[in-house]
Amino acid sequence: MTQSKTDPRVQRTRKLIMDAFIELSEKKEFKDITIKDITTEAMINRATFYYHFEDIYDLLEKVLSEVLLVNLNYDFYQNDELNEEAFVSIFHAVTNFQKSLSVRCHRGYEDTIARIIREQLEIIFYKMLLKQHKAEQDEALKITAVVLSWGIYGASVQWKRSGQETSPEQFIKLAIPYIRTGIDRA
Amino acid sequence: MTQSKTDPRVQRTRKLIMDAFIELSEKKEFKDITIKDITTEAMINRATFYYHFEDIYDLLEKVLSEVLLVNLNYDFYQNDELNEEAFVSIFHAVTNFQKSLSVRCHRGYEDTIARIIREQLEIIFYKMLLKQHKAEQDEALKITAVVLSWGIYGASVQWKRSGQETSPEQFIKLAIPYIRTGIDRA
DNA sequence: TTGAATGTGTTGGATACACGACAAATCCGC
DNA sequence: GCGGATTTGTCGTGTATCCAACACATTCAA
Repeated sequence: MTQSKTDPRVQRTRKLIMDAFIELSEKKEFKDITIKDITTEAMINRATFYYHFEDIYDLLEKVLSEVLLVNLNYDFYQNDELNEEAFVSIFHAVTNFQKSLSVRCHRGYEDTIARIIREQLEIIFYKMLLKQHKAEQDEALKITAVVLSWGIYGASVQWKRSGQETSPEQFIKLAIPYIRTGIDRA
Repeated sequence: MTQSKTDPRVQRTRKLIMDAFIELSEKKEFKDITIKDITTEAMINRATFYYHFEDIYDLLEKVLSEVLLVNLNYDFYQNDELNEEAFVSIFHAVTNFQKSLSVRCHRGYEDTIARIIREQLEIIFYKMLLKQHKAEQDEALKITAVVLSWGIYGASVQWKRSGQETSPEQFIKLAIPYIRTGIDRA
């Protein structure tokens, strides 16, 4: 909306850095990746890295957010309304994202990843809710977004624990009717 | 050798521009490619283009030179000596280069292409000769390089005219003994 | 022929990036 | 533990790139 388009140089450089990080993640564990590795791979100066990111954890966070958003098909949800179909589809995207992560070893950063997933989900849910309810009850919508984001994330953890024999869609659909009754007015 | 390494920014930008040009060459004819097309495809500002190239003809020239050098396997010849094997191999590289060009339509620029090929060949022949003859007769070596570069180019034109039924190697090898006797001392 | 649209080439000022240097932190063999 | 080597963050300065604006050339439909 009001976002003045960012300098193409920073778009390019951010992409170079993130791609380099993803590339390296497929060869080494996170803890073995140095900033020097990244800047060398990205063909940019080390000082430039610090111009865009605070440190390597900041980079991790932004890369994960972005990858998750791609999985979530951000543009789609931004214009759509929140219903059961969207809810199921988002759950599917989250499980996909987590599967892709386990390939690139990020051992020891499960908490960080969990937080990122929840934060992004919260933003998306909030935007979708806003679109339907016209900000008449802003605080209520925010709380709803929080509840849904934590709930979805919890479900994805449970799905991983379950051994993933059922599909994500079926898995979450099992619960939906009970969630409904669980919050229905008496 | 003495070349102070160039700023990585210019390496990146030159590559972006050249790649964009090659990409566009595969879709349009040269005459239909605008500088705006190139800068858009390369994701750089139009002013930046003029920082690196005089105009689109300058770009054409530099792209062709570079592609030809890759075909010539520059690093290899730079360290090797000039003998019959190298001579044949260079001829092969030139015919290869011309075949790849006819795919990307550069109609109307045959003269430019011819000049570029000759200039690059001249440089390479001269360097190889220098390596063997220690610059004892600089002027003689320069003239030799000119003769060989024009000769090779002429042969490649003749090869194209001939219908290319014989392989480039066989084609040039047919002539080599006669060239030798043609310049043998009486 | 005219005029609107698009492309060319150039300029000045703002900003992102490269580079070298630096102190501090961390790693690692001995 | 110690000491050298590597990595981390930061800074000042020079330079490559961006951007908006400009005059001019070319194209092309009315």
